Amino acid sequence: MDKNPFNSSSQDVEVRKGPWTMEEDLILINYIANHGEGVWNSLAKAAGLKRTGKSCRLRWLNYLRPDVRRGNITPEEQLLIMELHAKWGNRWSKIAKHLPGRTDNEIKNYWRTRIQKHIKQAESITPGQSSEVNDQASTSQVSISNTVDTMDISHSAPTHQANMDAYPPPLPADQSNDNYWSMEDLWSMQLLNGE
DNA sequence: AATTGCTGCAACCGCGTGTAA
DNA sequence: GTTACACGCGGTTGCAGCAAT
Repeated sequence: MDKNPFNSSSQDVEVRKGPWTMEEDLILINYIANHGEGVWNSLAKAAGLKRTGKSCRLRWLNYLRPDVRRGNITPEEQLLIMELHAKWGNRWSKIAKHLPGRTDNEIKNYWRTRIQKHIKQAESITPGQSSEVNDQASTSQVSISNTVDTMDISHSAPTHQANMDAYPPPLPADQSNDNYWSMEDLWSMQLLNGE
């Protein structure tokens, strides 16, 4: 019952997995700049990438797209995420649509690593406010106001950082990860390559 | 200075849905 | 009406970097 065409259709072509290389990124950016996005598995083949279409799509949407904003979720964005999560639950893509430049993957990661932690902490301080940490919207709704209070994000005064490691100090884009290069770099390289 | 544990993030996987043949 | 393909979503995992000991 594997409906995944990426596995079956490609005939013994080795498929690369794991972190993307700079060359692969450039190929993908260049190809999409010239041909547009979509039909990802044929795109992957046509571009000469040994990646699944799925992988290409993910890389493009979550990292390479020129309008992707990276790092530093603002307190406003955080509040919005919490409100929307309370409304819709784990509908990350839906939530992401209300946060321009943010990807569902980023929001999902952010929620799981930061906000959920604080909900747990808040609950351990005030047990019984909500029965358990639950991804479902219903539960979140119960605890959201309490959590927002605890996290002190409703007032975006600088003091909030003191009790909120969910809002880490900003890292310059080009130093947040040595494995990566700034999108400006990539796009300028693409321009050089392109025409 | 070395080791261990923790955190955050990129990427993969499986599944559901939409659509064209 | 059925089947196969393509896409998108949400959950999970692996690993690099950082902090604590």
